[in-house]
Amino acid sequence: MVQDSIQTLQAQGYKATRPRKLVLEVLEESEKPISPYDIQGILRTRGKQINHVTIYRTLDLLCRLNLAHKMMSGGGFLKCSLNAAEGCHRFMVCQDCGAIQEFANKELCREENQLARDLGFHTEHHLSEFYGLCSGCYEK
Amino acid sequence: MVQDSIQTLQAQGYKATRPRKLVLEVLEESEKPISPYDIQGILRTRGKQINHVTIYRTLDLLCRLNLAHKMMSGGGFLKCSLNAAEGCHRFMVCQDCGAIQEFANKELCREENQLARDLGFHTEHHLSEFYGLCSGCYEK
DNA sequence: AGACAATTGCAACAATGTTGCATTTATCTT
DNA sequence: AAGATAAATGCAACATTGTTGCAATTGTCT
Ligand SMILES: [Mn+2]
Ligand SMILES: [Mn+2]
Ligand SMILES: [Zn+2]
Ligand SMILES: [Zn+2]
Repeated sequence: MVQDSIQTLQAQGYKATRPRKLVLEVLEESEKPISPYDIQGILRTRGKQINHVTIYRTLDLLCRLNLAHKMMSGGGFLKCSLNAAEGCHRFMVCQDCGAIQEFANKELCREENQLARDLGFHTEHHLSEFYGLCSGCYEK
Repeated sequence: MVQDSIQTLQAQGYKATRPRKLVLEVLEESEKPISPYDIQGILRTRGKQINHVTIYRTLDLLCRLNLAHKMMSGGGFLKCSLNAAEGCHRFMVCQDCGAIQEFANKELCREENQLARDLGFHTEHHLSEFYGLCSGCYEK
C-alpha cells in the first residue's frame, strides 16, 4: 500500500509530498521494475508533470529506506521496484523477450546472508538476477 | 588467462583483435568490476587509444559468450568483470566505502537454479549483489 | 495564518550509451 | 607473400541517463 510507505517516510521525518505519492503509486501499479524516465512518462500521460530530478531523488530515498529496490536487468541502467515481498528479491530476466519475473525465497536469503557474514560482510539487503529463457521462449 | 578467452573467441568464429586483447588484459588485471569508460581511461594512460564504442561492443560480446559479467553496483550504470570463478558470481558492495568484494558458491548456485527451474525458467547465468557494510566500515 | 526547514523545479551540465557508415584489419585462400 | 573477403573498428553525430547548485515552492508544526 502506498499509505504504508508514506507512513514509513513520515515516521522517519520525511514529508508526504505530491511527487513522492505519485511515484509510489506508479511503482505499486507496475508489476515489473521500471526506470525513472518510465515513471516520468507514465505520470505525464496522466497529466502529472514531475521533474526527473525529483524522481531520481525520490527513488534514492525509497531505496535508502529499503522501501524499493534497484536492479539493472541486463542493460546498464537503473530500474526500480517496490520492496513488497518478504526476503530478498530475485528477478528472472528472459534474454529473448525481455520479460522480467520476480520471486522471493526467505530460506535462500538466510543462507546467502550467512555466507556473506562468514566473510565479515553485514548485509542490509540484496538483489539477485537470473539471465536465461522464460518457459515460453524456451519452447521455440 | 587472456589467452584462454581469446581462444574461446576464435573457436566461435570471432577475430582476435587488438582492442579485444587490450580490454581482456585490463579486465584480468582488475580485481573489481569496472566500467567501460574506466577501461578506456586505463588504456589511455598506457598510450593505447581505443574508441568507447569498441569497448562497449567488446564487453557485449564477452558477456554474450559468458566470458564476462555485468553488474550495477548500487549506482545505475554498467560495470563488468571477467567471469573467472566457478559458479555464479556474488558481489558484496559496501554502501559506505564503495568497496566491492566477490565470492562464489557452487552449492548455492545449484539451489538457486533449481528454484528458478521450478518456475519454468532456464537459467544461463546469474548475478547477485549484496548491499551493506564491509567489516572495516562496520567497526566504525 | 505564519514560520521554518524540507523539498521541488529549473537550468545547465556531465556522463553514459547507441547508430550508421566509411575505413581498416584479421583471417582465409591462392 | 599477396589478394580477397567478411568482420571489426573508429568516427561523428546523436540519444538517453544521471548530477549539481540554487531560487522558488510546499508540507508540517506552532
Ligand atoms: Mn530485498
Ligand atoms: Mn556467473
Ligand atoms: Zn521470454
Ligand atoms: Zn566499507
